[in-house]
Amino acid sequence: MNFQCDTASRSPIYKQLMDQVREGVAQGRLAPGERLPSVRQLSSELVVNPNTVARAYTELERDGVVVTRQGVGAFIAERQSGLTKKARREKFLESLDRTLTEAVHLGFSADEVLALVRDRLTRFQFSSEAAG
Amino acid sequence: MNFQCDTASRSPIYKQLMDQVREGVAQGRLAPGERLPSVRQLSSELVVNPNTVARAYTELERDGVVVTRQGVGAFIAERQSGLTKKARREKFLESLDRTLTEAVHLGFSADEVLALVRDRLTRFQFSSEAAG
Amino acid sequence: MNFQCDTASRSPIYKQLMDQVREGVAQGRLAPGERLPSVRQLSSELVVNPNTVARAYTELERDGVVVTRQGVGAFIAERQSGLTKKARREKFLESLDRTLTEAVHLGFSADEVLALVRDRLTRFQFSSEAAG
Amino acid sequence: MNFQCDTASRSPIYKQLMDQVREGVAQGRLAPGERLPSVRQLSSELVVNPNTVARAYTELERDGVVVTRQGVGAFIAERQSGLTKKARREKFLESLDRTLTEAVHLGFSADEVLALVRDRLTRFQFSSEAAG
DNA sequence: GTGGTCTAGACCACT
DNA sequence: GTGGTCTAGACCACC
Repeated sequence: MNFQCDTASRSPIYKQLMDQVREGVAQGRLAPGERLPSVRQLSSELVVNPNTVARAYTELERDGVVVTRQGVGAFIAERQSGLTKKARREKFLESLDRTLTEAVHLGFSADEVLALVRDRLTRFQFSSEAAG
Repeated sequence: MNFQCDTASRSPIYKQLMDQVREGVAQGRLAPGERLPSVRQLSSELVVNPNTVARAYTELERDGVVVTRQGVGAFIAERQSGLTKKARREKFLESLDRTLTEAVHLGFSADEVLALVRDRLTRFQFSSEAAG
Repeated sequence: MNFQCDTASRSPIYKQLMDQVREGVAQGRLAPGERLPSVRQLSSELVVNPNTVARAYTELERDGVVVTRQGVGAFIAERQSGLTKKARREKFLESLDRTLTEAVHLGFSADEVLALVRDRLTRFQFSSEAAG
Repeated sequence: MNFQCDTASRSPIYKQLMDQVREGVAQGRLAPGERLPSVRQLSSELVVNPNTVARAYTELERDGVVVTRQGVGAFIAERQSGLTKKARREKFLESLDRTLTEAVHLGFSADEVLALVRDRLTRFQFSSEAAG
């Protein structure tokens, strides 16, 4: 997978990287067990400090998205959320409401939103069983 | 409308206020032309620095959500997005993809997401004509 | 509360600080809403880098133990664990088994262990209702 | 006894092995005098570097849990702690406090903790005479 | 070679 | 004043 970062963005670089990994996983472009580029390699490629890349990997590991093996490298984890149904639902609705608010302000109609959601859904690797 | 702010949130207070105004507009709880509370009043009500409220209003005006009339007060603007079709679509998809990414990581199925979107859509005041 | 750190320990400094905060909370020596020393103050007091203290606070916030308010300071959070019963139980048993293993190797009898647990329990602020 | 290691764990492999030996001894699954698998055999079985297994054995010997006889193999040592009463007590309480701190943060009540300790105690082979 | 930690010091965002 | 981010560069632990 190809990583990139925009130093002009107000979103911190380590977060940009985290978001790219998360999205890659959600869309199936990064598979569980797959190896991420090494900290040193990616940092020199993106011309950012190694600490910045390391921070992204560390926080992704805390979130359960990545697993690092000392002296070996960083890998995409097999995923399992330890959150309760309620916490999961709340987190998702908060994000969804933010997106719907934006949709209204951008002037979309409800039908357009629904069509775009349906279309976009197909790009993501959803689990087949319900969770909460 | 009732404003509130959570000093424990990692989101800065001025942004929380902006989000509430935006969501209020999107859900029809704040109508175009409606007057917002004065900076002084709201700041004393929420026990925050007046500068913080002023900043929220200023940035909302910059975004075209609010218009302030000198010496009179701040009002909800008529809805109008100066963006092109393509820019609107891109902005929305970026937000949508973020939400779908989160949904996958939280373990939701595609059907669940679609059901929640349908349910949630009814709370927002979408325009009836297509835009993007 | 008094913080300290041992640079000779193999446990990293930021983790030592995290452990002290956690224990302080668990024993009621740090109450929800209480303010922690500022990053700069504590770092100069302990003669460590400000980044090190900041990291401890940041990770405690991710764990829900601390809440930081931009430009104001860091505070002890009101606690609420989002974990499932099963995850909570597993986490606790892993820690407990480690402790019991150590007890055996140190030559304690089962009765001694039980007596020490009973005695020590009184120093901690347990919740009154069962959870997991 | 069956050894295993989890390359996804953040605990280094050599430590995982040490912990398994210690827990095996504490639970009576490994008896004093019992022979451990050879470095070569175990490393090929677990598909890890022989140095990693060797390091686990070396450190266990340093801790008095294992004795290696040159050219013969590694064996579980007779139990004996060279520590004073006070040092033993301190070491145990440090571990216990860590576990109780975690219990509080996980939301357990004191009664639940006591019940789990009682239940779990039965799995370990405690010495019958008091020591600390 | 890999990632993990720490220091020193700079600049920015928030209140 | 507060915390948040980033860089530069060092040293350590693990495999």
